Amino acid sequence: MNLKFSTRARYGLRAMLELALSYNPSEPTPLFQIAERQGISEGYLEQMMTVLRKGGLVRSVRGAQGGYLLSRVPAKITTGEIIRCLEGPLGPTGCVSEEDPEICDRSDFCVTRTLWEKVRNSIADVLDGTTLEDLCKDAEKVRRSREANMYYI
Amino acid sequence: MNLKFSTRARYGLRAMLELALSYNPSEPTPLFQIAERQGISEGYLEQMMTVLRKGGLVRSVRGAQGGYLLSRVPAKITTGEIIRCLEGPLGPTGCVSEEDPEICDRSDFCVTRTLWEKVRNSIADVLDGTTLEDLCKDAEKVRRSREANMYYI
DNA sequence: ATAAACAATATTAAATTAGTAGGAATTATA
DNA sequence: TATAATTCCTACTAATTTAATATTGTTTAT
Repeated sequence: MNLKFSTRARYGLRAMLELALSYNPSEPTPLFQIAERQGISEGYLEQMMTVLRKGGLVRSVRGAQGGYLLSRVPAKITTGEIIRCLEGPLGPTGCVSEEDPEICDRSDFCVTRTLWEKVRNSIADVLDGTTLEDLCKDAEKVRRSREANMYYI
Repeated sequence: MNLKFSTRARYGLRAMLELALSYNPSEPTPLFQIAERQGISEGYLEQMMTVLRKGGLVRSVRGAQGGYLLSRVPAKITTGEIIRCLEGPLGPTGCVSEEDPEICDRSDFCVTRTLWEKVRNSIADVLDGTTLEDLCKDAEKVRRSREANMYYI
């Protein structure tokens, strides 16, 4: 635990972004396609999709021509929801977890605790302030700038 | 790796705070005292003190009446330095590490990477913007408010 | 029917974490 | 000089977590 996001969080967010980029509420994206495009093992990614489905962030369609779909439009899904779904409540220490924080006997006078709280809030601000739509727009910008640069390379 | 600080970081910061609270450049604090006051195993805390010493944040005095000392005044030591010393460079993912970030083949167009960068910067802002002196002042405030409340309890 | 796809559960090798143990070296002080 | 207090160093370890893989079952479009 080195203040790092797990691969669950990273892969899961990339999968969600993939679904957002090709968002179409009537056309599910099959797992193998997400896995292939993002270079993630299908079997492993499936575990994350299961968590995201149980968390209500994606819907699944079983059977042939099935796959996964965002359960809401990209503008209504924040990266904070996604990370929390995959990693649990934010909290760089147990004592400042967003959900039932661990009580320790110095909770009420511990000043390092207030520092961790500030860290937690600053992380939450970034993650809750970014939606999948924001990331899609970023991706579009990057795409355009790469296209423009092609003429010079 | 669940975006949590390690005990190294938490214990180490508490030890540094302990040294800051009793800061006196001519009187080292022995390990057993820090460990006792903070409720941390002496043997384990020693590992952290070694790291902090090698990182230049504390000096040690060997032999009887020896112990540890902050190597600078509390106002000149940020929590960011302490955490980096104990946990390595900040970077919630390898690809946005402050020191030689891992290169991945989608580095130049990956938009999740820019999100991780924002997270990293927001954490760094909090940690680099807080010194041990700040924490000492907080501790003093807490102490005073608890003292005041004593009359009512 | 059949193939495409998700669902569920179990297993695992490797790494990391959070320590413990034991002794060697150093130094203030009696 | 002897002793006690203290840091320094190295090695070990049990438990947990991570990042997967494997297998078998279920659903459904065609």
